[in-house]
Amino acid sequence: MQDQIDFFQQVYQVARLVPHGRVTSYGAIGKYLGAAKSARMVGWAMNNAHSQSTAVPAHRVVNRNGLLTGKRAFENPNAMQELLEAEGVTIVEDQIVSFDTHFWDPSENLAL
DNA sequence: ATTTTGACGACGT
DNA sequence: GACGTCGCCAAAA
Repeated sequence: MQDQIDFFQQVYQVARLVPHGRVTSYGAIGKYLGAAKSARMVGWAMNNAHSQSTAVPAHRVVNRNGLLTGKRAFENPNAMQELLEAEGVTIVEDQIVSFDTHFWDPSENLAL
């Protein structure tokens, strides 16, 4: 079933690499994996993240807008914002404040 | 098997 | 800059 690492698995891996207090976007992850146009798959992977053995910090992954679009996928939609705020990220109306400041690009930090 | 939807993003109008 | 459409790929109906 998984002789090779699935695309989804790669997404989970990158998500876990997101530093504490930082956030990234689906497109950034997808682009890092060479699937910039498949940002949706990154999101779908996150939705499937619950199936993973290891927990995935999906709350650190938001859309390009810095909006917590995926909060509904959590057991408690409010949990996503709580987690981010707990890490030092300010959120107003489901949107990250100073998103650019908290943004973490895998391509820059992990280097391609 | 076909259609619709979806945690997105880029481009066109 | 707001709004509309297309692209991308996978899963559910």
